[in-house]
Amino acid sequence: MANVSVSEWRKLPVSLAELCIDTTLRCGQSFRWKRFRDNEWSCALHGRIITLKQDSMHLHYRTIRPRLASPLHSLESSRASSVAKYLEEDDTESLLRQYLNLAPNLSALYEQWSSKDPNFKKRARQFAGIRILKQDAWEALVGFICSSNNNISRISQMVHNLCLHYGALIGYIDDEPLHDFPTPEALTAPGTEAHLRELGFGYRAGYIAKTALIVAKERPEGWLQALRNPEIFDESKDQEAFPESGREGYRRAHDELLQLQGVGPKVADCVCLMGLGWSESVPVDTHVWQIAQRDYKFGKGKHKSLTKVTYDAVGDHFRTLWGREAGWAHSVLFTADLKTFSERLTNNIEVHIDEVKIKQEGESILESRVVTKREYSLCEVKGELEDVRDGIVLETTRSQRAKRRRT
DNA sequence: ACAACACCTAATAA
DNA sequence: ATTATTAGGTGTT
Repeated sequence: MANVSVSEWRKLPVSLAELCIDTTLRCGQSFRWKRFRDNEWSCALHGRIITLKQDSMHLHYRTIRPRLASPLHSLESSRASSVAKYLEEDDTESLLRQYLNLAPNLSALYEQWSSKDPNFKKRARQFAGIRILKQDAWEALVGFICSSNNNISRISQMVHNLCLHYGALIGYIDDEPLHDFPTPEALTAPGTEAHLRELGFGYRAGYIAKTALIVAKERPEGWLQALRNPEIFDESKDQEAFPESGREGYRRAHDELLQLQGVGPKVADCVCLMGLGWSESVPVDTHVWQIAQRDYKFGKGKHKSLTKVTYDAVGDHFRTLWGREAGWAHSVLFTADLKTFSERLTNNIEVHIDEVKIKQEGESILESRVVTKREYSLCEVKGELEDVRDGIVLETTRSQRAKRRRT
């Protein structure tokens, strides 16, 4: 307690349609956010612990960071700390705007994708606020190398172990230590591969150790960062035509990443999308391949199996359909297919209280409500997901007595 | 170009 | 209880 600085809660005006952290932080694009009590999400980022929570209108955040040991005496020290505090607050807000990628208007994008694609529209309501994060490219690279033949839960555990053993300790939440993601250099020591195998990384241990060596020793300084999309988001370019195979910078980044160990087309696309800011990147994993077959008529004729040619064709199709932010739309459909969120597809009940009447009768009041329940679900019918939203509309009228004190 | 197979591990299904 | 399958693929024949 004595050697950390805990900030006040601050807030940003962000609706759930623009960002839903409960979905975005669990949908398999980042592996380090951890939920603590009261639906607070925490992660060590840029030398501090950031905690997020949100309500319908605001994203709330605060930071915990090591207090800098100051050689200054008390007067200057207090002045320095107030300056430091000012900088920290300013810095964290812009860091969050960056990391959470808040510039694009997500509601507007959902509208565009929905108008172009009825299948997207079916999923959109239940999976609002899914935003592509701008993560650190190196962290994304290692995280997605871990993702091959793997599930989100174990990937998260592996990344946690990696941070625990090779990353800097930043601080604690509820006595639980939170570490930053290790640098490439931290993973280049001899014996790293064997150690990672002991830690349960399996065959990915070799991929990570070799990739760390390539990035740290064989590539020039700043090589990975240089593959990032340098453009700032420009809404007016939304509808602008662009190559169906993606922008040149994206193609180049993808090709460069393929040279690394344990990086195939899918992992390269994950890094391009989540770590390098190439929004047109569409990672085609087994889920997306199944979606492409089920809902977009792939799996026949020329594209019978997921070869490299088919892989590119699926990405091109979605880029043509959804446009420049195709990777964002892809992430919504991908998330809708995750087992973790399957309960959202069935038994959803929307409750609207359309009318409330309160009559006074003696010492008690009589309250009557007209409650409309809309039960809607995406039910599996003949192997297809069908929207039966309008199937059931329940109306109930309730009368209840409520005791009331005289005041 | 394409298909088949091995590769680590842990949870779940059969 | 033991075995097969599955989970956000990649590298090698």
